[in-house]
Amino acid sequence: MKEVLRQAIKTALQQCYDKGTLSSGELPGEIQLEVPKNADHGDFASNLAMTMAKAERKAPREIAEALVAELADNQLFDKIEIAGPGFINFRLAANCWYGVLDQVMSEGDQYGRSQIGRGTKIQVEFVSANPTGPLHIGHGRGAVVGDAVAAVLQAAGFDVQREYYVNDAGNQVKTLGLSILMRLRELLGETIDFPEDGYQAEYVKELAAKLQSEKGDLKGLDDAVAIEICARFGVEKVLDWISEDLKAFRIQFDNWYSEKSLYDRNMVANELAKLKEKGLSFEQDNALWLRTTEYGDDKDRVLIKSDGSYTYFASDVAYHMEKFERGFDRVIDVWGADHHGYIPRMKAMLAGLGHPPEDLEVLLIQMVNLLRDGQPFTMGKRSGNFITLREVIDEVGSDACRFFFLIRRCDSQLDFDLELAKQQSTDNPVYYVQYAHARVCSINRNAADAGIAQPQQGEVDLTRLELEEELALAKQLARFQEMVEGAALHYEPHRVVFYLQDLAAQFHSYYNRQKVLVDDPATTQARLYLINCVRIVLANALRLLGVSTPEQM
RNA sequence: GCGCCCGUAGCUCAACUGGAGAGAGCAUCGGCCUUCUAAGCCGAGGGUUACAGGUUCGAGUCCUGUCGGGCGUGCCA
Repeated sequence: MKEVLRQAIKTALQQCYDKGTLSSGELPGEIQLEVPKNADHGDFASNLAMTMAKAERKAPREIAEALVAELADNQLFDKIEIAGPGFINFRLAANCWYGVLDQVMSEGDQYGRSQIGRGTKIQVEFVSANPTGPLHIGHGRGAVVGDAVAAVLQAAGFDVQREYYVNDAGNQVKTLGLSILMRLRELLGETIDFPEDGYQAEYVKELAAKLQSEKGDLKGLDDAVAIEICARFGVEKVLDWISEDLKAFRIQFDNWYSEKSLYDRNMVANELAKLKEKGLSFEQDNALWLRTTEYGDDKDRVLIKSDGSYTYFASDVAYHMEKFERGFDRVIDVWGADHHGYIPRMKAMLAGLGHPPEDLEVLLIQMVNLLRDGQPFTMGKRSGNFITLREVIDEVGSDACRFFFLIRRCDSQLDFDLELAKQQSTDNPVYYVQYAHARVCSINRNAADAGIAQPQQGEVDLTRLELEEELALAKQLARFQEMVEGAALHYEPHRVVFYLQDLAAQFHSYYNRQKVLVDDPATTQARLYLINCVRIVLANALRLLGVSTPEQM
């Protein structure tokens, strides 16, 4: 719709130049159009005349008048006004909006998709929680945001892969193994000295018991061997839990990428060798460093420690280098905000390899403060005092939980009060939106019971939709695609949530004011057509968020 | 100390690329169910956008500084 309007304005501009009513002869690079907050200002507004004022050496209103003179006869418009300092306000003819309804109806669940992504290969890596314990609430937020970002990108025509990076190498896995082994020995009646930095939570005992029944007592083995067995066993079981939790959250990954496999395939050494070849790393104090200061980092970073072992950063570097070698044009990492200090070194690494900084986008998910009855919960795997994501999903429900995580932009902190979430579950905003969907379905059922056929495209007299609020609904539907594009390009899935709330509010208001199934059959058909377009868009938007679309509530 | 994020109504948050009286929900108060689902609708009150400067036709949005909150600043992962 905007594009059609832009084209009309461009044509009018050219006519102005041809006639000499405007003189600068420059077509502006982009014609800015916005949907005004105030409906009195029309369907679209442009500041064009104001931005052209300098080049034209004329007052904005004068420019606007010249332009409007050329546009006045266009069938597209119902009304064009010049307002304020020089805004041009366009009100489109009702016909334009009826066309939107036909588009929604014929595209159905595809409505809102676009191709602005042009098939760009993009990977979204998210969750990637260490496989040393169950997911907690903070992972849940990252999981939902990552999944929704991937969904809007797909809808906008990007070629998206969802990946989970499994940190199954390194000290934390060894610690898990040791913790399990200690609990196993405890089960066998030995007195143990549980390591201070071990994982103290109950699930470790659970893992130890499970291991005992599946693998035996592990007696007579070297500690190192026993720890390795425990570690592998623990990682495997914990990953099972994690994937079950994610399944309960309706999140599916295209790929689970093992850190250990990087080492097994010698990838870390290989990628580091490439860095050395390019002169990006150097040796000092018996360690190998990456020269990240060259590209904006505060200090250089160690890749190989003086004892010969790799840092976590080393495998991360190798992992990200390999991502681009796999052919992704762009890579998105969803991280907890406490890792923000890593961004400069990662970007520096990529810059050294010749990637522009926007090839890697890091979405920082701010902390979730878990509360119960207003009292903060201290979280920590080692303290053993935490609530798992699974418990929250079971308590609050997947739909409400997902919606709650997406309701605000990810760079601000989120208070999640369990009691509040439960208490408010009946007037949680997610139900408000789902209710709108269910209401349309309910009207459809009533129509069917009354023997009223569903309207068919092309056979409906849409001019029966003459109320301002009916046109307003169609206008809201028309904005859907652009909203999805914005959410994708800015990685802001919360825009979908706000859009849904607006659309649902408009629908509920309409529902309370007007009856759909009225005596006049033509009006009934037109209104059924309209509300089913609303239903389609509600469903498409909810699907992007991974929230269900109930037909009955 | 330095770096990153944040500061908008009593509370929790929106505000597309800098655009026109800064908008929702919750809470408070007042209305609407013999009529398609009241998990809904209609209305009222509530603001110096933390503060001080700057940039310009125009700033919640951009720049500088101050204050406040959070996080980070390992040859940990």
